[in-house]
Amino acid sequence: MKRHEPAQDIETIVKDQDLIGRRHAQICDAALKLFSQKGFHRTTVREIAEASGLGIGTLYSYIKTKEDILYLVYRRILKTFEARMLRVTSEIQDPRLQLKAALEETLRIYDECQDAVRLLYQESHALGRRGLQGLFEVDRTYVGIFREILERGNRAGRLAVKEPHLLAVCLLFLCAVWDLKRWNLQGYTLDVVTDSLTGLVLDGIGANRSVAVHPA
Amino acid sequence: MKRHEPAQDIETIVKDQDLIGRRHAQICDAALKLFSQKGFHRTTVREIAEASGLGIGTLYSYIKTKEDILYLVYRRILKTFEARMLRVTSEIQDPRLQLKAALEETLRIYDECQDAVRLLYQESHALGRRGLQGLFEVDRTYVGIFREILERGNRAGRLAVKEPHLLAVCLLFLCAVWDLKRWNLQGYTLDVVTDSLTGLVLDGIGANRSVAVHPA
DNA sequence: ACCGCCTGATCGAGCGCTCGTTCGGCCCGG
DNA sequence: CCGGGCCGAACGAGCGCTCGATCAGGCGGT
Repeated sequence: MKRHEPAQDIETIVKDQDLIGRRHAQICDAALKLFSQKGFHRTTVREIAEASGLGIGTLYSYIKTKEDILYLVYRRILKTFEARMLRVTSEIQDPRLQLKAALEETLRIYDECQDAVRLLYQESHALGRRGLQGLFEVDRTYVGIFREILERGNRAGRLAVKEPHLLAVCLLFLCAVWDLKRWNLQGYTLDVVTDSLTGLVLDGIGANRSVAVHPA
Repeated sequence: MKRHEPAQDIETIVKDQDLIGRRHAQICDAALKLFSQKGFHRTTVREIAEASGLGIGTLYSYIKTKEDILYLVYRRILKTFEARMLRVTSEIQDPRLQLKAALEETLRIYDECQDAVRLLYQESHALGRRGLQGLFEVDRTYVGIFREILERGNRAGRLAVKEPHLLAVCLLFLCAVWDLKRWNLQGYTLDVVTDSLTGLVLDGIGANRSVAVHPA
């Protein structure tokens, strides 16, 4: 009945909360590496235990099932992403520029953490209902960052977005193209993709337009 | 050394080509249903055999490994999608409208075949290198449909797309948001999403613009 | 200071089972 | 009776997870 974390936590045998935190971090680091390389199903619990420097039994003192490990990894990834986004967007005022910066940072994150993003999309169905709901909560606050940018832009009259939440989801998703369709994008650099996407989002597929629209 | 199919085919024990075709169709239908419900890993070969009305041994006369089944399913899905896209876009002239129609039809397909699309994105890593390359080929021609629309629009001066291939990949990918982020889009209807996406693509996040841009 | 005790973290051999794949026999048309 | 298609019992590798043994250190009584 402890209430440090809002999200539902994982049942453990070990009781020392601080120790749990450190061990979970160990496990996450090892598991992320392995999952990225071989996927969730092909990675055995034995391998995770070995890679994180724990015995199998010990590992199972900090989780209940293999699925728990995936959940831990996911939560860690999303928290990290969220933190980076907040850091970047908080320094900008102009909504259009803020949106641009958010897109650029998201793409930069997704470029650095391709494996994590691919994992997020490919293995999420391995989570049970409980795990998915936990993820959903974290994802909502993440999407919220984008939605707020759009809404602020609306209020300031600098944007005209009818469905801010829907569009926030779409934009965030669109950035993942760089990770999930990489095989189809060989030859393109991150810069080119970033330019194309921000251009698309801000101005659409431009043509039949005599005057430039962007303020910068 | 048969040459009916450009893509690499699957080794079989049975020799009658016509029979192989029919059985493969049976297997695909059954497997797609099961994979959609439970995912690739949780579906057993036994279940597929039963659902397709074949014995296990018989099933293995038409494939070499379980992975082959996934490959068969994927090829079937993509071929179907491709056919529907060609049928719709071939009747329209104006590039902007053609692009709009292509987006709408893609979203409609993705709405009807959510399970298939999710499968396509979530389980593709279960394929080996060989299978992925086969898929890649099919996907290229699929993306090609979109790219050609964009390129034709460029030539006609109705669009100004710097990177047609890149953008084609992005647009196609964007449509998948409706399937892959459904949990985040509860409450939205297909129509609303379609409007928002076509709006985004054609005009960007509109604001600071006095006149309407669309011709229709 | 020493000892005995107890709690709680650690460990990995092994259990029980699932699942992909094989193989030897069966059926039936020609 | 021969061969091509069909069948499913049997195999065995590999997996997640358990559980009894082990160890380290804190604590209290003498």
